[in-house]
Amino acid sequence: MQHWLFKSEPATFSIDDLATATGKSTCWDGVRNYQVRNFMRDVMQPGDLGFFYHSSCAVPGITGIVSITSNAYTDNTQFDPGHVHYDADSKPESPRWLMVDVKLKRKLKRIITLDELREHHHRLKELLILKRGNRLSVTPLSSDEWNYILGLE
DNA sequence: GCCAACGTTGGC
DNA sequence: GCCAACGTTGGC
Repeated sequence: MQHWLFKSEPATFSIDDLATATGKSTCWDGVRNYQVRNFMRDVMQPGDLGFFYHSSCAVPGITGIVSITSNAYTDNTQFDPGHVHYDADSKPESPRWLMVDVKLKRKLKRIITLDELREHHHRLKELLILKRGNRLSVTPLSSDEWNYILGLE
């Protein structure tokens, strides 16, 4: 089983939006980055777990745990000219962009902030979210990193 | 295939 | 709002 970190801007979609759909899956649409698409297509599997991370906000950090509930499948927003994630170059016969479904497993008891993760740099120095300039909206992390971060809760 | 320009991300 | 970092685009 793989572990992941999903970034989301809470002003657009927050942990509480995810919590509203308790028991139901939410499709993670809008990925328009090839590396992230390939993660979803080639590596991610139903049953994998992910941290839910708030970015571009007052207190960036990890706020919850999600489980992946589907394989990668076509993200139809790419074909919708009125959608912000419309991609005119993607053809229905060979869709360029995929998405997966995720479901909230639980909110963390408290937010594990970006500042706090940085304080544990010695143990988490390979964590992609901490690396300068990292912009991927979904990143993998090791089981060791996962367990260590959960231990901070 | 190179690389400058551009758009986006995200912490601050 | 600023700006550094990075992916993508497009001219050559």
